[in-house]
Parts: sequence; C-alpha cells; structure tokens
Amino acid sequence: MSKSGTQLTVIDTDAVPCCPPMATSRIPAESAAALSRAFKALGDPIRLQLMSMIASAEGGEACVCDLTPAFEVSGTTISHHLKVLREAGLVDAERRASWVYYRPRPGLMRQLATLLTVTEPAAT
Amino acid sequence: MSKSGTQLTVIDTDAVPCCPPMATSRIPAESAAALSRAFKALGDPIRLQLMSMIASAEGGEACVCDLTPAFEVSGTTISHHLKVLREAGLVDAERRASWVYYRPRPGLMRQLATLLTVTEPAAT
DNA sequence: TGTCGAGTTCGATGTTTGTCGAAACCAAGA
DNA sequence: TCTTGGTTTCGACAAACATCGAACTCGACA
Repeated sequence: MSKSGTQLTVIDTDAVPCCPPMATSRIPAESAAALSRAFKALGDPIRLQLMSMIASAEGGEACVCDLTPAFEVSGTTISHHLKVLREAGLVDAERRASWVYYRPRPGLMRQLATLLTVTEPAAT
Repeated sequence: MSKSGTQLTVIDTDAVPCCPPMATSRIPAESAAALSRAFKALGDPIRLQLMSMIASAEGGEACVCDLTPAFEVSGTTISHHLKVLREAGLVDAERRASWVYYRPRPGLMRQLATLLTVTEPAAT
C-alpha cells in the first residue's frame, strides 16, 4: 500500500503454480484452485467480451468509460465484472485523472493458453 | 438419436464460431456465449482436474471408475461435473460393457488455447 | 428371469453469482 | 469550497450452481 495510490489491483498472480499442458500431465489439486478461478472469471459472456476488449485495445489499455457503454447492463454491473477479472489476476487497473484504465496481464493468460495446448496424438 | 445407443454426448461443438486470439480482435457477442460456456465448465476445481485427468490419460481415455475415487465427493457429483464438461463440448463419453469411458475433444480446447494466445507487444 | 455393480437422473437444499439502485468516493473545475 | 462526472462499494434479491441421497437404467452373469 505504500504506492502512490493509483494501484487498484490485488493479487500477485504471477506466482500461480503449475503449467505444462493438461494433456501432458495431470493438474495437482492445489494448482487447480487458482487456475479454475481464472477460468471461472472468463466463464461469463460479458467478462469474456470485456477481457477481449481490454486485450485488443489500442495502446494496450482500455478506459472504463469506453467499456461500459458497449453493454446493455448498468455501470455498477460492469464495475463488478471488472473487479472479478482483476481479482482473478487477468487485468490491472490504474486511475489517471478522472478515468480508470484497464490493461491485460499477459502472464496468467499465457499460462492458461499453455495449459490448454493440445499435444499431437503421440505418433506411436 | 438413431445411433446404436452408446453415444452419450450432446453438442456438435466443432461448430463453435470465432477464434483469432482475443488480444488481436474483439470477441463478438454471439461467439462469447458459446465460448464462455466452455470457460465456465473449466471454472471449477473438480472439473478442471477431471478434464486434465481425461486429457492426460493413458490410451486417450479415462474410465469413470478411475476418476471417481480420486475425489472426496460423491459419485453423483462427479457424474454431474462430467455432464457439464460433456455439454460444454470438451469431452466425449462412450459406454463399453459395464463401464463408461471419457475422452477429450481436442477441437474446442484448441480454440480456447488460440483465443488466449498472447501476441508480442507489437514491435512498433 | 433375477440379481448385482457401475453410472446417470431426479428432487431437495444451502451457497454463490449476476444484477440493480442508492450511497460513497475521488479528481477536476467553477 | 461546492458542484459535477466517472467509478466503486454496499445491500438486497432472484437465478444459477454444487452437492447429496434415493430412485432409476443398463449390461453382465447366474
């Protein structure tokens, strides 16, 4: 908390365990907890779209003021979904002046992608 | 339903739309529904472990009789979770004699992996 | 035909989640 | 300092979910 006060993110999810493709080796129970939390965060249509809007945004970040009007739900709800993505370690938030900007955290995304990597059917 | 009766799977989820990395282009709303359903299926610790056990199983398939005793929950619950994975299009089930075997459906997994692929920070 | 074992479906229950409106917070200007 | 606009937090509520035990289905085997 000794930062200058604009850091809104919580978890140091670069410390998530595990990662070889799940087709290669079984996921241990401890890792499953953290990893499933990330998948769950992507398991909502609105959050998945938010995530993709943030990940594909110009300049590597997206303003909440641009995200909110893209959906039919209230700003409260968008804020809630962004919090879930934040707590899952998938995005980072920073306040600048009146606006809050979200940017992706590539680390965890990469881990999830690796986990889902499908190995070739073992040419035996 | 005119099949010989051993096919327990439901969806033809090879027909899921979309797929370039979400860091490259925004996910359209229609695709988000189907894709988020798959992520949600992986968003539970037990299901994620089940999925990894099935995906990494010897011979490309796992018997329910081997999956169930690996967890502290009832067989009913495992059956429920397997159904969720099935309906999400992530696994396939087949009954042989007295036992039921589950195998991964690599198609959807590959799509999810691609979606999460992180592009290099655009060397401009 | 009757029984047994493996899995699934059904029905019920407590918990989690998505959504909202109201209130609070925070930075910028007047 | 007061107001205003953008965002998050709080409190509430209905819908969805994880879990269980009981009942059912499906093959195998007497």
